[in-house]
Amino acid sequence: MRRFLLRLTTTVRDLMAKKVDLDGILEDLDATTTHEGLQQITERVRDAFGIDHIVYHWVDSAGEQYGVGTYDDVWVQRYLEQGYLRTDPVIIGCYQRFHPVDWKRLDWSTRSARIFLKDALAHGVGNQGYSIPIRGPNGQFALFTVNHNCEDEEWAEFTDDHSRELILMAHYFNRKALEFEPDRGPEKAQTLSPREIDALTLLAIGYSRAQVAQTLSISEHTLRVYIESARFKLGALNTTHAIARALSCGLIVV
Amino acid sequence: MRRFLLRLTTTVRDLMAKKVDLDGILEDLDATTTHEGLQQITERVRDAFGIDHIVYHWVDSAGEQYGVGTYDDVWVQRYLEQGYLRTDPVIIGCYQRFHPVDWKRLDWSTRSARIFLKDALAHGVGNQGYSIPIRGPNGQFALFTVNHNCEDEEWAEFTDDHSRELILMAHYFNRKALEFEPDRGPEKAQTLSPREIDALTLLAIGYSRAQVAQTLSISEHTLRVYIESARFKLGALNTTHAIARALSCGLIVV
DNA sequence: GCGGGCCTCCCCATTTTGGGGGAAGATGAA
DNA sequence: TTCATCTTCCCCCAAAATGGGGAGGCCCGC
Repeated sequence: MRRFLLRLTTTVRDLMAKKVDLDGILEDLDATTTHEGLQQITERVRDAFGIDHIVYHWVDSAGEQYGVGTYDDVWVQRYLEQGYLRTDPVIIGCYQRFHPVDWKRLDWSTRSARIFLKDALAHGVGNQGYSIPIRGPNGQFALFTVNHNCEDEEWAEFTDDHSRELILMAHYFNRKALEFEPDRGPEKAQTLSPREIDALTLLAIGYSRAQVAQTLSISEHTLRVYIESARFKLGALNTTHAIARALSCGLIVV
Repeated sequence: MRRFLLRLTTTVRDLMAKKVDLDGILEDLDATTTHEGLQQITERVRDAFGIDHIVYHWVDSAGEQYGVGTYDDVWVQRYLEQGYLRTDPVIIGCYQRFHPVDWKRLDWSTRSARIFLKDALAHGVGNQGYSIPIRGPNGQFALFTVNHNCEDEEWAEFTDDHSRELILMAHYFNRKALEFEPDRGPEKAQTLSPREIDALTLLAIGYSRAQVAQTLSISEHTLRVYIESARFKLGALNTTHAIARALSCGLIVV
C-alpha cells in the first residue's frame, strides 16, 4: 500500500511538473525587450511553479547591480541598505560553488547569517531556497534563486522535479540581463604577440624579469621590450596593470 | 510547394528533435561513476544527436586538464602537443563570452587561427561547431562543444532545436567532471580583508604603492603590510603574482 | 617592394619594491 | 577571557623594475 501511494504521488507530481509551460516561458523570455517585461515574467514563473519567489540578480563588489524578481521592494531596499550582499550566506556560499545549491546546504551558523535569516524571513523570503550561480568572463557573477515557504520534503520534491527547468531559466535570465546592461559585456580584445603573451604569463605566475628572461632564453633587455609593448597595447600604467588587464581580457590565463 | 516542403521538413525535424532521449541521457550521466562511463556517454550523445563530435574539456594554463569526448586520440594528442589551447579561436572566443556561441561567430581571421582550422579539419573536426563556456569559482573554465560537418542552414537548424538540451548537458558533464577531479573543486576559500582587497584592487588598476597609500589615506608602510599579508595568503611570490591570483580567484575585480 | 609589426640586443639614471625588523588599539569569535 | 585577525604606524637598505634613448634582421600582407 505504501508503495502504491508512493507511486501514486509520484505520478501526480509528474503530471504537475509537466504543467509548467517551460517552452512558452523561455520563448517569452527571449522575446522580452524591457526590464518591465522581464519583471512580469518573474511573476509569471513564480505562479507557474507555484512558489513564493524567484529572483535574478547581479552580484558585484561595487554597489551598482541589476536585478529582477518577485521580492517586495521593501526587502530589496533593506537588503541593499544593510549591505547584505556581503553577509548573505547564499551569496557567500554560491560564490565558491559551481553548481546549484539548496539553501539547507549552506552555512547558516555565523552570527551575521542568523541575523540576516531572521530579517529575510520577516520580509517574506521563504524558509526553503535553491540558488544557481552564473558566471561570466572577468569575474561577473549572478544568482538565480527560487524560494518558498514549506517543509523539507516538499521542497526536495520541487527541486528534484524542476532542477533542469531552473538551470535553463537561469541561463535565459542571465542572457536577458546582459542585453539590458551591455556595459557588462566583454570589451574588445587587444591582440598580443606570442612573445608578449609568454612574457606576461610568466610574470603573472610570479617570475621576476630575470627568471622570465631565462625561461624564455632571451636577454632581459629583450624581455623588457615585450613588456613595454604589451603595456602600451593594453594601455597599462605599469606591469602589474598590464597583467591585470590581460587577465581580465582573457588574453592570458593563469 | 516550397512552403509545403519547408513545413514538412520542419515537422520531420521536430519529430527528430523529440527523438533525443534527453532525460535518459541526463539520468545515465548522473549515474556514471567512472571516466570510461562518461566517455561512453559522449559517444551515445553523439549518436543520439546524429552529429560528428561532442567534447567536454577543461581549459587551463597548465597542461593538466580533464577531457572526454569523441575526438580521435591522434587529434587530442596533437592538440595538446601543438599548444593549441593558446591559439584555438574557440577557446579564445569563448573565454570572453557568457553564452553559447556558434563557431561561425568567432574570429578565424588570424594566421594562427587559420593554421589551427586547417589542422582541425584534417583531423575530422567538423566545419560547424557550437560551444558552451562553463565557469566556476576561482576562474575555472571548461567548454562543452558539439561539432559536425554540414552546411550552414542545417547547422543553424540543429543548434536552434537543441540549444536547451546542450546547455543542460554542459551542466551535467561539468558536474561529473568535477566529481572525478575533486581537486578542481574550490580550494580553501582565501579571504582577503577589506583593506587587502582595496590595496590589491588599486594596484591592479595601475596605481603605484605611493598612489594607493594616498588614495586609501594610509601610510605607505601600512599599505605594505596589507600587500604582504595578501601575498602571504595567496601564496604569491610578488605583488604582480598576488594580483594575478586574486583576479583569477575572483577575489578582486577590475 | 615597402611599411609595419615582430624578435633580438644594449646603456644608464631614477623610481619602485621587497625583506628584515617591531608595536599599538579595536574587533570579534571560541 | 583569550586568542586571532584587522588596522594602523615606523625604521633601513639592497634588489628589482622602469623610462627613455637607439639599432638591426625577419616575415607578412598590401
